[in-house]
Amino acid sequence: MAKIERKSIAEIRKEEIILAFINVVAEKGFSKATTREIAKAADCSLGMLHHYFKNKDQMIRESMDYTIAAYKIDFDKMISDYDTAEDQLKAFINSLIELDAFNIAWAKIFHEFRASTKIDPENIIVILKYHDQDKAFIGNIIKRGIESGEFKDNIQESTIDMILGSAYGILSLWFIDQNTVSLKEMGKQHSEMVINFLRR
Amino acid sequence: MAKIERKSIAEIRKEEIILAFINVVAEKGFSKATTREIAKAADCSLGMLHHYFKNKDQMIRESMDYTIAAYKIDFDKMISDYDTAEDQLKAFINSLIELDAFNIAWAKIFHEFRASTKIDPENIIVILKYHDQDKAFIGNIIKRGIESGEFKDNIQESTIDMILGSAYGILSLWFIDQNTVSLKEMGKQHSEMVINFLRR
Amino acid sequence: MAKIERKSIAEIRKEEIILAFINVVAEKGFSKATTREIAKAADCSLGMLHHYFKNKDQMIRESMDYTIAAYKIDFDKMISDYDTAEDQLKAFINSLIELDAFNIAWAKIFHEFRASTKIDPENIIVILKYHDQDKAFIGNIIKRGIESGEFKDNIQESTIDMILGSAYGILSLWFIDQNTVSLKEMGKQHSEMVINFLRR
Amino acid sequence: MAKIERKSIAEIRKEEIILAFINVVAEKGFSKATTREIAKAADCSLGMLHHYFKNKDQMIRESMDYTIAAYKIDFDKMISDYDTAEDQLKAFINSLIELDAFNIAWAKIFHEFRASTKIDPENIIVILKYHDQDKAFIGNIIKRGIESGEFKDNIQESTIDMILGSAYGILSLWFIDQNTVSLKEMGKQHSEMVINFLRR
DNA sequence: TATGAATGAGACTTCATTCAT
DNA sequence: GATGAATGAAGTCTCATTCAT
Repeated sequence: MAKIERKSIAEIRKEEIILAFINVVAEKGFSKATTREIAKAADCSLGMLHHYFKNKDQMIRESMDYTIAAYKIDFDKMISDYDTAEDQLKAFINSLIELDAFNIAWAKIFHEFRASTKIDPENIIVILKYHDQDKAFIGNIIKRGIESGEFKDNIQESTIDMILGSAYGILSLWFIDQNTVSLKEMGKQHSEMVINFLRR
Repeated sequence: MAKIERKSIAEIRKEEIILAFINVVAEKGFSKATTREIAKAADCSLGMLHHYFKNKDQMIRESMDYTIAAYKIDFDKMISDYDTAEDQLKAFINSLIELDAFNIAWAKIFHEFRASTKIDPENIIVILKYHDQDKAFIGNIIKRGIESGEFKDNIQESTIDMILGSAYGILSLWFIDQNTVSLKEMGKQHSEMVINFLRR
Repeated sequence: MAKIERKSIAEIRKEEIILAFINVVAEKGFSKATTREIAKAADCSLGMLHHYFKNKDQMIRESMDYTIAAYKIDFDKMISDYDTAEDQLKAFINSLIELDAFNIAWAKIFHEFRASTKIDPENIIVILKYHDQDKAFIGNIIKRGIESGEFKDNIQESTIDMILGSAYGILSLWFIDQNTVSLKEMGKQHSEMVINFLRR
Repeated sequence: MAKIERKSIAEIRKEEIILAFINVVAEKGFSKATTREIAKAADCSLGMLHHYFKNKDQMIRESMDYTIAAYKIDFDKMISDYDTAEDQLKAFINSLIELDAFNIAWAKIFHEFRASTKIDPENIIVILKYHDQDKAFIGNIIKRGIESGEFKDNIQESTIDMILGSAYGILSLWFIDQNTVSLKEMGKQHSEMVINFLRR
């Protein structure tokens, strides 16, 4: 979607609706993201929604796809600022955790979505695609770290899953309990712990 | 669960309904856990549910309380089998991860519940109570570990949050992607990583 | 019911339930007078209610009958204190209006009942019986007033209806708007107005 | 009712539903005025009702407001036909009482509504607004009567309440007992009684 | 293309009534 | 006689989806 330079009106409309959906989910949560609310946020009619999306599930899926695509770019850009695998990994984990306004929306939508109780097989595929992207990212950093000698060389595939899951988890914990828990502190320690674990 | 020796019929019925609710949530997810479905699972009428529970929210909360109470016992029992803080912590993390049939239902209901977007302030209190229980548990183990000299003595409060969050996270990851990801492997590495981080 | 000196247990139970019903209606209004609430107020089981009363409607009817019978006595007693028709009529209207704690319950139950939206033909019969009692009462006073020369002699049957209706009305007005409206003042003026109208 | 020249479809539909509600209440009483029944009377779906009204209570309130607004016009028109305060007051009381088919629905809905035990504070406000309108109306007539010398000059505020309450009351009596009681006769005598009371 | 009125399935909840114990 | 667990019909309300305009 983001690859095509010249967008048709239809694509623009779809994008508007998708952004509206993301905003509603981020602000009010998944359960409040009714078609009415989304249409209102997108400043369009209910009929428009169904004109561009077969049904709500399809809209959800495309919203996920859109978000994944949008973030792929950011990640790649981010990595270029750091030299060592250690710093790159830290930066990645921090990117999950040092949330600015936009990141919060992004993180929350994934949190809500992953947690969504309406997950049907089709939707799960999209989530897994997102996971795969993050895994590939971590995987690449680790690979480079092994090659450069920063990390130990017996790191398993499942370690990536573990790192990713644990990072998601501290984020989820914070979403539920923002009063007691410090995301920044947790993030800092998590990075340290992970690096500690990977280092030779 | 086994606290009260002689249970009244009302208590038995409530327990039946709670177990039915837990099973429905575990099997079909939160959004499918309609009152109708729960009544069906509990093999009773719709009216019955409201005979024992003021409304669905109260039923949810009591189900959470029930589960929390049930697991408190298991945790306490579990700890007594191990001597070192390290082993105790490993055992605790494993208890989150080496899921048997009952544990899966338990873990999933918490996962779904934590994730539920319909969470109202009352419900969050219940979740936080559960978090607090887990935090206190980890905190005690760490305290003993520091006292015995197993763990370094500059461990912060937020470390507990981080450990708990990361443990929840790998579980959540597995719930979404049970095919690709090995819970056992992740758990093993997570334990190792955490212990590594705490050790002097 | 009140005529029989020695009451059976069944009659006592019925009376208890009826009084409970009256109290619930008076305190919480007709719509809150559920069978559960009544059983609770009567300190008996739900089953008891239906053991003594075929259904709720029958219970309502018998409660009305009970109240009518109970009040017949009070009215007759009241009249004996006054000599002139004018004073008797004033006293009657005041009895509707100078409400003590018990009268409020009584008045409110009739107000609620007359106003009840569930009026079926059977229930209306009971209300009309109550109206007839009041009409007969007013009629007798007027008759004596005509005979004694206090009142003009061309008073029609419908005048009685009009007096009764207007008295009910100011009571109903007060039930709705107790803050702005003075029942005492209205009652005083109403009496005066009626007497004025009847006097030769 | 005829205030707005060009009505939107939404306004027309709302009006249709309101009229359907009024008719159902008038014909079958408040308790039978279920959303299903109203939808049936308005020849629309259940969902439609909630498309135009947030909930049933709002529908009730708007129906009251509608009726109040509709009648305000009639009252103002009516007054212009009479010169003396006496005739105006008689005309007003008659307007409550000489019921044609439409008036019956109107009067009954007020009777039912005033009587409704489900009255919440919001609803009471609407009723009191209606009462205030009638009180202001009577008050103005009386004021003119005093100024013109027709009425005595020591008439109190509470007299208005009393007149209004008594007028409502004879109407309520008739609603319950339409067979025995003559509304016309009662109304005639009530007017006479009231005028008698106010005259110098 | 665009709208939003309209639908209907299904959610939660209440309550009079029944019936096994 | 007495209980209250259990029922099921009916009520209000929500929401994704459709369709005439």
